[in-house]
Amino acid sequence: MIKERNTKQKTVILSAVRSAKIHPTAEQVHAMVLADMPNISLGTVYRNLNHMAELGQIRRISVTNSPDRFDGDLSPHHHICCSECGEFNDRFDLPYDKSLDTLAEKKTGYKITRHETVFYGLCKNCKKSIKN
Amino acid sequence: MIKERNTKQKTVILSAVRSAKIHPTAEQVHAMVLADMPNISLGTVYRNLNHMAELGQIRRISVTNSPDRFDGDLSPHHHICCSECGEFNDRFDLPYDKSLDTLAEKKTGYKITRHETVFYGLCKNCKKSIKN
DNA sequence: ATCGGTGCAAAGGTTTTGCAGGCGG
DNA sequence: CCGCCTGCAAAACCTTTGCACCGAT
Repeated sequence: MIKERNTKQKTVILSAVRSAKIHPTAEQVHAMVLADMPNISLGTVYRNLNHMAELGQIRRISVTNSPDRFDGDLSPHHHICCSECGEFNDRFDLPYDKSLDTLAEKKTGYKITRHETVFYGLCKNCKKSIKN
Repeated sequence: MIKERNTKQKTVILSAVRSAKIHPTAEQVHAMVLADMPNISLGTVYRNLNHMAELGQIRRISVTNSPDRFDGDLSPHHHICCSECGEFNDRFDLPYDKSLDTLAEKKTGYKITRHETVFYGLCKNCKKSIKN
């Protein structure tokens, strides 16, 4: 059994992800915590973000054509991504259908823990400016 | 307006993705088409896969801790991924709820084209072998 | 004192890109 | 022939990792 240590780095990284209104990339988290700890390294940020994601304290999200993003909001919710400018957020409210997990479990034999839905489309701005 | 050319490379790449039972990575697609075209380069495979994904002829899927995968099946369907071994497939049948797109459109002001759902969990094998 | 965590920098894996030549229309 | 496409290789990009030191317990 590994005993885990509390370090200032872990504290500031976790609170940065939790307080972020955007879904920050590792690099963005690094920029945020540099204010509190000018010497913290990007490698440490990655190591801790990965660790926290494994412990289930935060969530890691993969998006095409973008570095991975991290989300401190653990409640089940959906995400939306603009195919044009890459804007990525969860500022909308749609039901999370937990029964889908049970259903998928029966169909596949997997032990399902969760599902993630990402909507793709054009955000308001890009919708306007494209018009082709 | 750019005029597009038909090349043997495009033909074999597209048919490789469409016929693949797995969701191949670019490298796997490359391996498949090498049988038909021993000199085709990985760069060309990437260029064409990207191009076809933009044209909507195939789909590109990002998964954490794995190279991107490509799917020649354009019908709306879900995917499932084993958090342990990375096995990735769509061999199960769940309803695709198109009304969610309309709903999300109203809530966000986006012009939504589609949504993608990925289930995460443990596949049959990993479920057995982990048992902790 | 122990041993997990950190900073640094190098390496790793994936994907993109510049260039010169090739080939489809 | 024009100019898009290709092969090749280098570069870019994101992320992980080895190592020696640091610091929490």
